[in-house]
Amino acid sequence: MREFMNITKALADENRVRTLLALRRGELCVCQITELFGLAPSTVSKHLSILFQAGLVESRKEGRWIYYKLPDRKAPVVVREALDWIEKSLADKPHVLEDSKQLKKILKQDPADLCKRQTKK
Amino acid sequence: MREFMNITKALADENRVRTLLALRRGELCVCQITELFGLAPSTVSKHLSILFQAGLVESRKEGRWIYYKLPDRKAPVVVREALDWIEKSLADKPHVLEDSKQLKKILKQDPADLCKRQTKK
DNA sequence: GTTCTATTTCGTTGTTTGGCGAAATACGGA
DNA sequence: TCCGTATTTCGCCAAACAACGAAATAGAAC
Repeated sequence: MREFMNITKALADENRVRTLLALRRGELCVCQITELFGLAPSTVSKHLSILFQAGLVESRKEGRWIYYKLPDRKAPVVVREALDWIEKSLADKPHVLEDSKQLKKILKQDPADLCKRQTKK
Repeated sequence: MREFMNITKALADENRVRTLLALRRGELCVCQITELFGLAPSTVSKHLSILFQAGLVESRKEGRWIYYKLPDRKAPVVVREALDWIEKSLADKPHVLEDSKQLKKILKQDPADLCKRQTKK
């Protein structure tokens, strides 16, 4: 029950749901997600930590960068079904398509530049 | 997106999730749910209103009583899948089994008596 | 109509949550 | 080692939320 409620609480915020959808294409580092939503890096980090606690994302460290991605097939059924439900329910929604479009632009840029700009602000 | 977030926010409270599970067996009136959780009637009413707004329950008025139940097959896919996900993830959890047991006892009592006791307090 | 009574609405209160910026941490490169 | 930088942690504030009790509403029974 606790595990399940961790998931539902994690899904109760729109930015976190959008993050999960953004990760469908593959892993992203914090600054790329930050760029996508226009939030402060610390805020995004907090969101990712909540998703991580719920088991909805995994992370991988590479040098100074930390990459987040959706969990692989070994993830608990409850998590996989939650992600399937999100995908199926939202994949074709305008807001989500807009995010995908925006994400494509972000992926063309050098992550290092994104980060530098974010901390400067 | 809005519709989806209404659902996830509705599911982000444990008492509301327990309510949906309690309704699996069939419809219940407000005072029966109130009895099950030991909350104030006004609190339960608020929870039910949030579930209703999200499309996760339907209601039926019969005299002074209002019965709530899970939506029928005509409900949107997003709602049906949410309910399936809850059922599948939680049906065998101790907390939920305990609720079922408690609910059986409540169903043996006269709803009118339940209600009267609740308002007296 | 008046009186019960089941439920909802309203106003208040304490807690949780999402957001930010500043400081701390962790790591690579000079 | 020291500096720059990607991310997290911390402390704060405002908004959202769950809970309650009191008052309002709606319907039955008299």
